[in-house]
Amino acid sequence: MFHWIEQQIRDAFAAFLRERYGSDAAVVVEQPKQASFGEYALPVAFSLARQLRKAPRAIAEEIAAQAPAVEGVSRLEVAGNGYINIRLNRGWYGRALLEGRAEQPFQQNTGKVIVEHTNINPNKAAHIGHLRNAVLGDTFVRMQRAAGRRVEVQNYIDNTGVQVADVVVGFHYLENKSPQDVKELIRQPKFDYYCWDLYARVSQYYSANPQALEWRRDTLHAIEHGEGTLTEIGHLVADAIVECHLDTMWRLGIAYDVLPRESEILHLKFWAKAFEQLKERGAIYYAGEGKNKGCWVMASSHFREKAEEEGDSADDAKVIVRSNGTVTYVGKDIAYQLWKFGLLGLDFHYKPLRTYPDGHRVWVATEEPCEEPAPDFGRGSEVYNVIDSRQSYLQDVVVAGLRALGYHEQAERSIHFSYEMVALSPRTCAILGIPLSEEDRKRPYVEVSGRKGLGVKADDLIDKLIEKAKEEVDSRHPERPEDERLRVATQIAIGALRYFLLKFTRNTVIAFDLQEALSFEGETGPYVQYAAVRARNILRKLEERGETLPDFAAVLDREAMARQLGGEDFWQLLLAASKSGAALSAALAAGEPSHVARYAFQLAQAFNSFYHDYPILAEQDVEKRTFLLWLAVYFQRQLEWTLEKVLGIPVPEYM
RNA sequence: GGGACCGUAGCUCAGCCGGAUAGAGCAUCUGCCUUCUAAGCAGAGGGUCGCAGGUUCGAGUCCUGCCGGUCCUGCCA
Repeated sequence: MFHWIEQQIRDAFAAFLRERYGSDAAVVVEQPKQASFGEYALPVAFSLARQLRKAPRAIAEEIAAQAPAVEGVSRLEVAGNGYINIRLNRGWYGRALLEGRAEQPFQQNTGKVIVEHTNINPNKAAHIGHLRNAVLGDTFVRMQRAAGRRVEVQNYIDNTGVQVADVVVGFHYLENKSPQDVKELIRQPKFDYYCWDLYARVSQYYSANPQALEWRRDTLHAIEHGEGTLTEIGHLVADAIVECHLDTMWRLGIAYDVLPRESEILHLKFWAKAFEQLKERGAIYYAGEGKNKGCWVMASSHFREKAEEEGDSADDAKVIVRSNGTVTYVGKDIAYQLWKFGLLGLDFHYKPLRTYPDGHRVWVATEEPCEEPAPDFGRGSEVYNVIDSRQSYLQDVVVAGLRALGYHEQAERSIHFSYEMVALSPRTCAILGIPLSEEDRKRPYVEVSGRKGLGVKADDLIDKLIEKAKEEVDSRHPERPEDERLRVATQIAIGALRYFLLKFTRNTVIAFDLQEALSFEGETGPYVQYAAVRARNILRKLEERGETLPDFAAVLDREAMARQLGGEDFWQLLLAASKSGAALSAALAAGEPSHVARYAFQLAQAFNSFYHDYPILAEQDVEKRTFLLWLAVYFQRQLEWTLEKVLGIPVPEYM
């Protein structure tokens, strides 16, 4: 609602200023620093002062006197040396919210948004860095959907890469295990943990015995060509680990629509098709000499802005096809990106992989068609790749590939949704028994290493959070049944984790601190959940007393609303609660899920303060009590919408 | 060498297109549970927004330079 009026003001003033002063500048609508100044502020007079050679204050007076009327606005005031402050009609506003008018000011966009996230190598358990990726991606998906957009979630599976090969090496060469042995292991719990350790052992073995790298080469070769024992183990491992990852992510409410796989990109000749296009349109060239002799490369001028002025240095070119004829990762990625936009002229076949408990289905890419008709995947109009910022160079090359092929529009709509890594605080390393050097101890954070098997596994962290939450729930509600307490504890753990990973902006390195993550006080998920639970408690208590909710619409007419909202307290509360749409819209524009998380926190703060100051059920005045109840209901709805629908944080039955 | 990002309270971080008195949480200290659950509320202390210039009515925010830190710059993925 707040957002909707802001748009009305912007449009109305833009039209007015164009007509009156011939000014085409976009109208800036701010929120005053001090609430007492009103709800919106326009600094337009300052920018006009120069053009008109008049004092800002005088211009502001002039505009305020002649400005167009906007529904819901009560008056304009000139303040400071030229601000125009705008006040809303409180009775009108409250009534509009009560009637649920214009709650969804979002534009429907017909195109499909593709968001690719998670993308974990299927060779070991997921760790905390992967969680940041998945939670960020999943929340961004929820944000888009909440704004009315159609979204397809992809999780790319690199099942033929080096990382899978290394685990296969471990099973075959180090442990002499047959495919049958591996199958047996897969049936055991925590197969992903087993592989985590095995992978670390293989990496260690390589550094002690470099000649063993030959095993890796052989394994990669075997997997790529698709026959034999090594290949069989590779498929068993990758498929089983993918299932583990899907389980882990589902614990946090994260689901996918389709899993495109590297093996199908190879076997269905996606790369061959892309290679033709790239050669044909001169996007890449064959290096006949120099350090990249014998390779197909992309000139640096395609992906580096300054390269053209400086003159292309052949050394900076990016190798796409190696001199031995094999394609690099980036090359495959270009083919995949083309497919996402429906530009490749090829498609995967699909089969259903699993149905989530909520009935949603995830499909996986296959080489052969299956009987069941699959939904129409790919052909997106906008593509977001949620990938670690360290890979920005490679992402730039992918986009450059599209551009070089002449797909400028799609290149513009290929967005690297980047984020910084999750590192560990030195204190947490100490707790986990990770040895640190003198230097590392002084740093604010230490990077984790999957190769060394160091880091925090996702499932371990979730388990730990549940355990901690369970202790709290047990001590508060010993009378409740065990399974119910466990469910509540799990919801709190999810809230704590998702919020923790979301409260930082994307380009902040998170120095993961166990103690901080396990905290349920202050700016945390449980704090926000608690506010929503408290709101619900009021309504439950009302029911317990045998009362029903009053007829809000009948009691709270515009005059009553105006009376109740006359004081600053209630007005500011209502205002804050009505800004969920504005918060979502700003977060989408900035591509920052953290903005929504912070809004949720502010909302919870406002509600907690309200909850403390005004005992609702004890209120004697009928109109006021009705109003307080309505405000509580409104808050509860806004909190739940923001938490559950947008942030993917469940609201427990009690806390 | 080239590119990207970062530097704001003791610590961890916000700060949207330049705007009015720079904000949270944690930690420290003071109060508040007979009330709709204290995972809470109210309050206090704590700042040269890395440094120096510039742009302008106005700069934490934009530009230039410097200092400090991180990452990327593979025929690894």
